[in-house]
Amino acid sequence: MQTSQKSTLQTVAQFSKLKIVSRSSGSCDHNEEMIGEFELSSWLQRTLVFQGLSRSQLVSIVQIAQLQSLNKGELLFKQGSEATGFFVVKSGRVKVFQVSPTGKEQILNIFEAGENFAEVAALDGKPFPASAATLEPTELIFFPRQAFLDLLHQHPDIAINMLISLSQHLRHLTGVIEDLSFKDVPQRLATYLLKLSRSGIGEPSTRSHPTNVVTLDLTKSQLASALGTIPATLSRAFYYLSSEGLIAVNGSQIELLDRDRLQELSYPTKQDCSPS
Amino acid sequence: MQTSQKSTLQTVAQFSKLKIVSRSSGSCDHNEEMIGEFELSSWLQRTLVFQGLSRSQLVSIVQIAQLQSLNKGELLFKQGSEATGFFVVKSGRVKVFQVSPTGKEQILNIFEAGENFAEVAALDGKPFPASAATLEPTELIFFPRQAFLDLLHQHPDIAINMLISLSQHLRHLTGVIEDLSFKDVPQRLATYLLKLSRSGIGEPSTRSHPTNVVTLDLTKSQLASALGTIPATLSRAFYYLSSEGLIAVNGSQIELLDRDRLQELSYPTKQDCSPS
DNA sequence: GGAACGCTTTGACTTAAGTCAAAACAGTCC
DNA sequence: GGACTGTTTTGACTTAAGTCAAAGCGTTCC
Repeated sequence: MQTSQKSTLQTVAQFSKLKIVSRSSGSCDHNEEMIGEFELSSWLQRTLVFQGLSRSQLVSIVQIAQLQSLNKGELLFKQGSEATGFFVVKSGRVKVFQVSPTGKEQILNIFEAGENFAEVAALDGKPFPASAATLEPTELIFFPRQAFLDLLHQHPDIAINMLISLSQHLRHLTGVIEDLSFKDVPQRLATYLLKLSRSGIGEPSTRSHPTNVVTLDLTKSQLASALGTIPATLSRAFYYLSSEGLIAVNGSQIELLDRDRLQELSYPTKQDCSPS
Repeated sequence: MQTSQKSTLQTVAQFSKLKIVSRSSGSCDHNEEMIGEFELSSWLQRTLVFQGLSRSQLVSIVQIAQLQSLNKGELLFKQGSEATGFFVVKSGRVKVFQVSPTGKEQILNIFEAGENFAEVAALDGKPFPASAATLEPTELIFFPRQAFLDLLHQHPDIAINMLISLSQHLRHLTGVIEDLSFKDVPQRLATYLLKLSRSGIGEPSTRSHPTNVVTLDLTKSQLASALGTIPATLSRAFYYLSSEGLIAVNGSQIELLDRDRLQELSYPTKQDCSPS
């Protein structure tokens, strides 16, 4: 988080010179280059954008892929800066966010392994509409813009996958706007907690009852950013939901005590049906 | 606006049975069918999604295109309803919006002639993430979902154009979120007015100085929806900007008296640069 | 003209949520 | 075990903006 912007930009620049760089220190890596290429194409096959592609297509993709390893809190790019290319998360997590002139942060989306981001800037070449930074140590697969565009033109299958991916992102932003425009902070928090619990985080527990304990995947400050508010207000929202008996908070472990009422809070049933 | 939802849905259903229906009453129309087809393909060539396509590609597009004529205030589709297909605006304007449980409306985007919308639902087949209604008498070119998908697979050029179009929409939503999350209502209004004036509405006037009188392209109620607020609050925002000497309001004619200060209000210069 | 309708403004009030600063808490590191 | 750092909570206060309802305007249409 405190990593200076300058050093991070250098990191990006530095990596974009390299071809394939496996810096992963965890797993077994003998003969880095070759194993890297082979494993990478198998792995790409399971991502959203590159799924369903032929081996030969994957090979040409791997040709232009660049691996980047980043520490926690590193800045990938800044809103307003020139488009560099397109990213796929290999491991770790990345937040895409905007910062207001007064320093308030709004997280637009958080991307996990297998997901991709920054297609918009890669596609139209205009400046990034948001900034991106890692939330934890992260490995990225980076595609420089022009090579990526060539790829798209050569392999229409990728373009189709890309359309689906863009659609998902658009849908997501649509939901963010709905939340910001229609819901107060406790409602947004309730929405978030329910989504989290549905996405199967939290205690594995027995299949019998879907676990009602979720573990926050963000610090509360980050969560505040994601919900379009600030830590102080989020804290009060937690207190409010607790006082109403909807949840029980213990650090980052949240127990959902009353799913029904949370659900109702999160999405009050529409009473009217007439359009504007 | 008051047109009942039921009658509108019937309209859509009714039209989706037809092939090409030119209901345009304005221009000269002898032998509707043939002239319709020919003119349509020339016209499509100038739209965002279908530009740069070959004559033969345009022909296959026209094959599945359906023309719809709608009155002012008709509902095209409702948030949550099943995806039907993809639309291009031939003439008129369409608003895409969400309605909160309490009846508050948030306009996500307004589409004019040559623009397209509802790609997301057409692509992924999930329910519409927002509703759409006409703002004025409007002609639409409609592509049923499956036919549209087939087209995409057959003509990768369209997929590429589509990517660009989706990118634009994503960028736009990004801006909406930025406004909602960071700006107060007067700031959003200032932003809107500046954008309007730059987009060259208002008095044609001499080229020497870019006209400083803009004509609102929406009623003030609609504008309130577009800015994520309500009429009463928007009215006060107009009053505030007037009282500060930034604008002069005369009905839907707004004179921008002090562009510099409007600009500054709209986008306060960032003072910090450090990432979160 | 004037009733009728919809849009816009205004006033008085309420409330959600931001600000700022201090305290509490938690985790890390000698 | 403290000292240190960063995060979270809390308290007191301010402010933007929503609510509700009443007037004010402006069109359209008999």
